[in-house]
Amino acid sequence: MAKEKKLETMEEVISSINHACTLARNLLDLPYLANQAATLSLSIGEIIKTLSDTKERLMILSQHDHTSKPSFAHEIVHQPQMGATSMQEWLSSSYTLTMDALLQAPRSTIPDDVKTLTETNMMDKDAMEALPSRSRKSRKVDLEKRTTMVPAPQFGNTEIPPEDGFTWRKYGQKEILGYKYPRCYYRCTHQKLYGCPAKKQVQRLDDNPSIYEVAYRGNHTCHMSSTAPLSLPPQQGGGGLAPAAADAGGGPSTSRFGADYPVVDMADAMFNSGSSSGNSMESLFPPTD
DNA sequence: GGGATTTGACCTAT
DNA sequence: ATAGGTCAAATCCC
Repeated sequence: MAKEKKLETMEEVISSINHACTLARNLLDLPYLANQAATLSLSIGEIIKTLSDTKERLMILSQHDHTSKPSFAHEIVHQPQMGATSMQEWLSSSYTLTMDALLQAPRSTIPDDVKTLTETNMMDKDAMEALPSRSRKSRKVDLEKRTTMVPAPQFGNTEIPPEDGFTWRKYGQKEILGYKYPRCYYRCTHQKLYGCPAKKQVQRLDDNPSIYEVAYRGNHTCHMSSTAPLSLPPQQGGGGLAPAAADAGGGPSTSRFGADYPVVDMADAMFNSGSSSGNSMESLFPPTD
């Protein structure tokens, strides 16, 4: 009896995962991701909720069956420093931070422990406009600076910040006074190709190495990652979008999708994949054709 | 061979 | 003078 009930519940779990996958796939059908912020937020919020509910069901299942082999939900519960709530919060925060980076917009929802560390610096526009042109371009006051706190990946290589949807090329690293860890400087990979002015600085916090302070400067004018198939028409106006998987922190890393922990890998792929060889969403949902 | 990373030197703001 | 940001040659890696 209990076994039949469990099978029934597992079917619901699988159904929920399928539902989340369908929702995620639907995101790819949006013609202009950058112009669909509200739709994206709703859809991904539902994806996260669905996966969270699924995870809770699995945890309940695992709690009711201590003698069975550990499920992946069981593994999640036993991730160091990663309880059920914090997992959900981490997924939410990762999504929020990533989408904010994608959409170049101020953040709205950040977990409290991270939010307290968060700040947004905007350069004084009058001062910017008054600046004379300099021979050496893109100095620190040229572009507005948007600072976000990004939690380090909980899976895979935790030495690099999670991907933010763009591809970056490191062009410098410097020891900064008062910081234990060096600051890394990145520019958009497509600066040469498209003249994309986007840059970012990544600073690991001394007191909390699991948090990265990521400062963005400039908007992306590139359209797509060269590593991703071109499927969108050229963006009208500035502030383009490159929704390809990115190597956010420097060195390449490999996707590691497996059958063992599908939800974890999905979350990992959506938020942390450092694969530089394509769209992480496509890794999750290969074209059906 | 080409692209990415490393790292010391250089430039500019304060 | 100093610190932060960028350049560019050297090196690494695929």
